[in-house]
Amino acid sequence: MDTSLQTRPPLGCAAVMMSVFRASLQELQLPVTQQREAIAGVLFESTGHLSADDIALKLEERGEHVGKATVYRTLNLLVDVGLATEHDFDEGFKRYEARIGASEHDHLICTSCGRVTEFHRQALDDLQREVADEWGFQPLTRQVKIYGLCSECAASADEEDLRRAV
Amino acid sequence: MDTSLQTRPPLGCAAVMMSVFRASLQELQLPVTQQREAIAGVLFESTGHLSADDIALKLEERGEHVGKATVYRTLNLLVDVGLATEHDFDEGFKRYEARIGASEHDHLICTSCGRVTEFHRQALDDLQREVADEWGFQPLTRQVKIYGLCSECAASADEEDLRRAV
DNA sequence: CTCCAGTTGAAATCGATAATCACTATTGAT
DNA sequence: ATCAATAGTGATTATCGATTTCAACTGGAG
Repeated sequence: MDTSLQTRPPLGCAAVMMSVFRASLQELQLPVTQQREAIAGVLFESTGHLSADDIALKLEERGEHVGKATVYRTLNLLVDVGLATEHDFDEGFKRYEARIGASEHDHLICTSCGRVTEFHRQALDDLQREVADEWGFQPLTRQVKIYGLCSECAASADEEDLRRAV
Repeated sequence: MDTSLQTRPPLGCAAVMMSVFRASLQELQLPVTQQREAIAGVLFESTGHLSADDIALKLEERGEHVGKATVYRTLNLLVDVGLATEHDFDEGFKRYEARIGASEHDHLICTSCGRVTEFHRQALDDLQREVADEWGFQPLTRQVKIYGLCSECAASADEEDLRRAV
């Protein structure tokens, strides 16, 4: 029997979020179905930015088939209850990410290779607050995306310039 | 004859942008077609955020029919040469806006009524520079969107809360 | 256990945007 | 001004992510 309560975190983050999700559903008087749990599970156990397809695929891999429509419906639900964040990195489809607490982070997006880098700046949070106050605006979420060339792509672009300039 | 060069700006902003557009096309060895001029004209003479449909409609209104495909193609072209900015306010379609110089501005988006308010903060420009430098990232554009309730919608939401709390 | 409101999923649909392709317009040279 | 080469145009079709439909199914309260 494992009694090492000290050395192991009491509950995985995913498990905590899952119970919050179940509570949210109950509060809204919505059934806790196995599909909803499966989809939320995949999202909560992943760290990256997943598309609806990614999630459907991961479910398929672990042998739990869930219809696309349900994936989309549940993702919208998760966003609505505040447990997931929706991202649009200009790929033509949305990506989703578990939203842990209120920790907002923002993104650098490489327009050449598509790489997405996350960053966080307290100053941005403060600025958001400041701007919102000025307009009497009540902020819920934000999306800060800086498009450009990542260090690698910028480097190879420079190389090409050199080659061209010969 | 109008010789009041002092009291009237020499060229409207739209006209200036149009000549820049023509120059850009020539530089790229692309024909300056009347459709491209018409589309750019509509965009440059408008202040708001226009969808492809808005533009097609405005062209229709002024009697110049242009095919949808051409509208989309030309908008992409305008974005590519840096004379237009693309926006996605989560409506399921893109909006476009003339890009005057390098003046970036950002947006507050009401999730209730959809109203879009523009704002500008020097501090944001500085922050962008700072974050980009830290990651060796070469920024091209950015999009800062703060979602929430505008003052009006926040007010009516408060009212409802009051009514409910009776 | 039973019922029923709410959910599910396959398929149909939708809506924005991109690709096709026959025809037309622009451009630079003559 | 005319011409050929080149690229653009637009009606239509295709694409693709996302939503809706609807008959069958299921969670959970009683």
